[in-house]
Amino acid sequence: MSENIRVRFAPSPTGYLHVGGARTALFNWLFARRHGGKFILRIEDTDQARNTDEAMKAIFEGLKWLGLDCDEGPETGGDYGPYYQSQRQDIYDAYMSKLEATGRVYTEENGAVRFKFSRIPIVIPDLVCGDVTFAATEEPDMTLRRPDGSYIFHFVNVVDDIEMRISHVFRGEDHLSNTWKHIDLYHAFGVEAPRFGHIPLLLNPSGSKMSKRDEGASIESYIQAGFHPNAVFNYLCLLGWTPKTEGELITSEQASQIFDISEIHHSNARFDMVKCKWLNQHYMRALDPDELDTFVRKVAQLALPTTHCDTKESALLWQLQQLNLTTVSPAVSSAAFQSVKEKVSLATEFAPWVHFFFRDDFLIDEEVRTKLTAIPQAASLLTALHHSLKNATTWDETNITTIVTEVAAEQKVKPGALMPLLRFSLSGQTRGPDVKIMMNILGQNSTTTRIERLITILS
RNA sequence: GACCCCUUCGUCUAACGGUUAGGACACAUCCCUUUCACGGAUGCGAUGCGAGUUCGAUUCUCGCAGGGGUCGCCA
Repeated sequence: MSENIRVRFAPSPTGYLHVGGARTALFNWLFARRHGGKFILRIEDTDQARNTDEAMKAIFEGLKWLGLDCDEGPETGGDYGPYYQSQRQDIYDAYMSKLEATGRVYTEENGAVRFKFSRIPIVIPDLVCGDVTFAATEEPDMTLRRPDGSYIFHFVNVVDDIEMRISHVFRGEDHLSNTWKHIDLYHAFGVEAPRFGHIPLLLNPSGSKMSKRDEGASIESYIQAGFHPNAVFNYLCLLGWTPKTEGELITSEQASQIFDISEIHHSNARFDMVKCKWLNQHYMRALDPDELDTFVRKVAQLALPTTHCDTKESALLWQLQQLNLTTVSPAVSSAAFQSVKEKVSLATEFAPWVHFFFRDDFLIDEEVRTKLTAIPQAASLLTALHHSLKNATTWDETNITTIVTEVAAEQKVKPGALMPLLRFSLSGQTRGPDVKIMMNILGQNSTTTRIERLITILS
């Protein structure tokens, strides 16, 4: 039985990989993995005018990024290809002939071919919504083929699902109202329809269907914003499904063990970028220093978008690229990222937190100058620190702490009074990593040089 | 307009017909703390409305309202 389970994701390459589409793909993938079935990718590119190579690439890369591997598809091949609808014209022609033989179609004056609806009530047994009944239709007959010989979505979709032996069709609820047309077609072909399951829609924060303009609409935007795929995968699982796990965290392995289509919700869900980012922060923090370094470097290598350079995301990515990580040793960068990883939620947000680790000519914040002038003994304290640190024989976090504590005692101030001064010297900023960690990463030389620099500026 | 789906805190959601209606994100306050965070604690906050069934309704039924979707020679 489970041998025969075959589901498919059938996007059209007319835009980007939409987050709603990705979620549909995700649920199909989970169903296939859960039941040992096949997950098939089919490109619905019958509308020549609207297809783009860019969109095609976004689909392949987006699915791979999310870890939704296809068992059959344009890139993987398979026994039921070709997997581009644009290459299946002969199959459609053959099916059209079958339909002509049944007398269920007729040709209009301009050459378009229409399908005669049976005009009887049709029940959709839906795995998510239950039985949905549509009364005998009064709509005009449906067009199947354009005068130029190309075919319409409803026709090719049904033909391909038959030909590719698709057992279950899980798609957005926006298709529910059209499904009776598909069932009518299956019956006309004398074929049993697959099992359907209509998944609730993904809504934008204002409550309407996610569209291209909405934040987070395309999967590419997550990649460029520095999201970790596991976080996006996890978040998508949570919209429309509640895995019966301890918390809300779930891996693709776990999800594909326990996914149950009958647990899919019936109501639409609004997309919450804040929660998605929270999950991302969680997943980034779970990475060890090497994994984090690898991840951030990978993000830094992404191409800047050529079309939307003015977005907040691309500005952050640009900043990350200005770090010139290729000139930085992984030992330094991994320690730097590690030191602030609980302060950011996206990989692209690291730059302002770590840039001073990689270059000496950072700017001093205005806020820092203001605070420094409010500390009368700043210069003398820094001079004392400089003296002791310069003479340090071992340079590690423990010893650094000891030295700072000693200087504080000598100067009759709390160690806490010295920390901001050191932070200002080393980073030019009022916020940042733990001071002793900063000093340790920078090393003795750079640390003392930077303190000297601030003393000079003060005098 | 016709048809279809849906309706629990701001958002995502949990709750055999019996719970002080639970959790997560967000928000607020406090603790921790050299900063920012992280972490911990507390707080704020919901069953759309109206009938009915029932000893008892978030849960079942109907009506209404609201939201979403579909009615293409787009997919």
